[in-house]
Amino acid sequence: MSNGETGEQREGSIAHRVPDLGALELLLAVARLGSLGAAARELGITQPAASSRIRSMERQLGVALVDRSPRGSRLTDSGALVTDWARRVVEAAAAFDAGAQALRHRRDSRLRVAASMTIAEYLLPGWLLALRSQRPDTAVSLLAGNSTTVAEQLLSDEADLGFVEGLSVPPGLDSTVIAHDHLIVVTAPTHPWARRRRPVPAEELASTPLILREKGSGTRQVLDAALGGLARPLIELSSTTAVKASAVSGAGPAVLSELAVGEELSMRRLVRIPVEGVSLARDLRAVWPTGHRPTGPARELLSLTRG
Amino acid sequence: MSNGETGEQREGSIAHRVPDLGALELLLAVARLGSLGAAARELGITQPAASSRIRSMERQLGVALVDRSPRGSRLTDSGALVTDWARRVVEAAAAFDAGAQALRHRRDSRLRVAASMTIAEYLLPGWLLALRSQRPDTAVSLLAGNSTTVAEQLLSDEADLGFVEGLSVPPGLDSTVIAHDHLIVVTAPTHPWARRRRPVPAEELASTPLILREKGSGTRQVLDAALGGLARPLIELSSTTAVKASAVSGAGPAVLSELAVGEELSMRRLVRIPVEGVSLARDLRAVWPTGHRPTGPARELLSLTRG
DNA sequence: TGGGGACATAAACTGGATTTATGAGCAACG
DNA sequence: CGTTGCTCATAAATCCAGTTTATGTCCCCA
Repeated sequence: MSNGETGEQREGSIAHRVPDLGALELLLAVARLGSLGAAARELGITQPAASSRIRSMERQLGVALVDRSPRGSRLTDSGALVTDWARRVVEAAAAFDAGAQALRHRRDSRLRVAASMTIAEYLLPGWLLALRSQRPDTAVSLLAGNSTTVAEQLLSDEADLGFVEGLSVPPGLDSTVIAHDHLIVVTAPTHPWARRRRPVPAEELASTPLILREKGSGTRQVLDAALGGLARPLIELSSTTAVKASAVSGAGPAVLSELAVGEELSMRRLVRIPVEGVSLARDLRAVWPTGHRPTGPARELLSLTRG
Repeated sequence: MSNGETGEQREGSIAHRVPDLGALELLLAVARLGSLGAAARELGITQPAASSRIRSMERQLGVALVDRSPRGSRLTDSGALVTDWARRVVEAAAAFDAGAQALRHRRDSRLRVAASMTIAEYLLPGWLLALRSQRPDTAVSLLAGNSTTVAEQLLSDEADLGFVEGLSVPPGLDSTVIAHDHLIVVTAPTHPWARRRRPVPAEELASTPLILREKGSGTRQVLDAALGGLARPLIELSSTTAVKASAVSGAGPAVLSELAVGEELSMRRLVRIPVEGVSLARDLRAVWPTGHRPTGPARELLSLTRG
C-alpha cells in the first residue's frame, strides 16, 4: 500500500481538496473578464482579496491557473481546463440554488408549481434557472409529490401549474406533452446481461428479479403496466438513488428513468440493456385545471419546457 | 419591479446562497447514514459541529431538511429533494477534484495520460473518478493538448496512454475506438432554424455563416472535411465555451460536439438542428505507441472507457 | 516623464465554524 | 425500574481563513 509520496492528504471529504464555490466563481469571472481586479469588482470584493483567493486556490491545487501580467490576467492551459471543470460545479450549484429558492417560498409566490418527483429532481431546476434568467422577478414556489398530490394541489388552487410523469392524466386536468421519457434497464458492467448481444425479451424481463422502486411509484406503475403487472422485485427501494446505488454495486438489473442515469451511463458505471417486446416509454406532461389555460408566469415557464 | 417580499438578498454570487461543499457533503452523509453523529464521525468532525452545520444550512435555505429524533435523523420530503440536488453538486466537485489531482503532474505518477481537449474536458474526469474507486493508489497525471501533442508525448515516452478525437490516428501509434462522438448543429430556440420542420441540407449548411472553433481545432477539422473545406465562419472562437455562449445568445448556428451541449439541450437553451447529407460523426480513440500495448494502470483505465 | 491600470504585499480586523464540556430525551435490557 | 447507550441540543472559548485598508511595483501609453 504505497503511501502518499508528496505529502498527499489521505483525507476523506473532497470539500478540503476542492476550492469553495466562491473561489470557483471568481475563477470563472477572471476567465471571462481577463482581469483579477475586474472580476473582484464584479463579485463585490476588493482586488487584494481576489488576488489572494486565486493564489490560495493555485496553492491548493498545485497548478498555476492564471498568467498575471501588469496588463491583465490570462488563464494558463491548465487553468482553462480547470475553469471548464469548475464551470460544471458552479452550474450544478446554480441549479441547486434555483431549486432551493423555489422550495422555500410558500404563499406569496407569483408562480406556484407542483411536480412529481422525477421531474422535480432532474428537470425543474434547469427550467427555473432559465426562467430566472428571463424573468428575474418571478418568485416561484415548488411542491413535489406524486401525480395524485399534484392534481390535488391544482384543483384546490394551491398550485398554478403542474408536471406529472404517469401514464394517464388525472381527471379534471388539461395537459400537454412536454417531453418523452423512457424507462431503461441497466446493470453494472460486470453483470452477465451486459455481455449479451441480443435484446432481452419481455418474458425474460418479467421473469427476472429486478431492482425496483416501491409499488405505487410512477416508475413502477409504468413498468407493471408494460409487463402486465408481472414485474418480479429482487429488492424494492424507495428512492431512485438507492436503486442506482444497488445496481452499480452489481446486485442485479434495475429499471429506471433514463433521466436518472445519464451520468452513470456515460462514465460506464452502468450499462444500458436493450429490451424487446415492451414499450417503456412514458410522456412527461404539464397539467392545469381544465379550462384554466396557463397565463403569465405559468405560460412563461411552460414555453421553456417545450421546443 | 416588485421588490423582494421576504427580505430577499438581491446579491450576485450564488456562493452566498448555496451551502458550501462541506455542508452538502455532510447532508449526503446524514441521508445515507440516518444520523447526524454518524455522519459527523465519517467526516471527521464532532457531532455538535455537524448539528450546527445542518442547522445553519436549514436557516440559510429556509427549509427544514432533517427530522431529528432521539433515535436518529431522517430527511424531510424537502430534504430528500435538496439532497438529490446537492448530490449533483458534490459529484461535479468530485470530478473536479479527480481532474485537478491529475493536472499537477508529478514525475512519479504511475500512469501518465495525454488527452485532447474535448476528452479531457468532458470525459476524463469521470474516468479518473472511476479509476480511483477501483485503484485508489494509482497516481495519474494528465497532459491536455491536441492530437499532435498527444502523439509527441506518447512517442517521447512522456505519456503512457493517449486519447484523441481527430479523424485519423497519428503515425506511429496504435489505437482502439472507445466511443463515438457527433458534431451537431445547434441554435438558440429563437433562431429561425429552430422552427424548421425539415433537416438542413449540406449545401445550405456550407453556405451559412456559422459560429465555429478556430481553424486547426479538432472540431473544425471534422467539419471542414465533411463539408469539403467550405465552412463559412460567422465568428471564430477559441474555446467551446465561447462558442456555446455565442450560440445561446442567438448570434447564429454553431457546430459543436454533442458532448459539450448535453446540459444546454436538456434545458432548452440550445436546440439541435437536424442536418442531412453530411456525416459529422467522429471516433474517439485511445492511442499508444505501436507495439506497446497498454498494461497495468493504463490497461485498467482503458477498460473503463469501453463497454 | 507622468498618469493610469493591474497585480503584490503587509498588517489589522472580523466573523463564522470548530471543539470542549455539558444536558436532556428516548429505548432496550437486565 | 434503574442503568447503559444511543441520539441530538446548547453554551462558551478558541481558532483560522478571508477580507479590508494602505501601500508598493511594474508596465504601457500619451
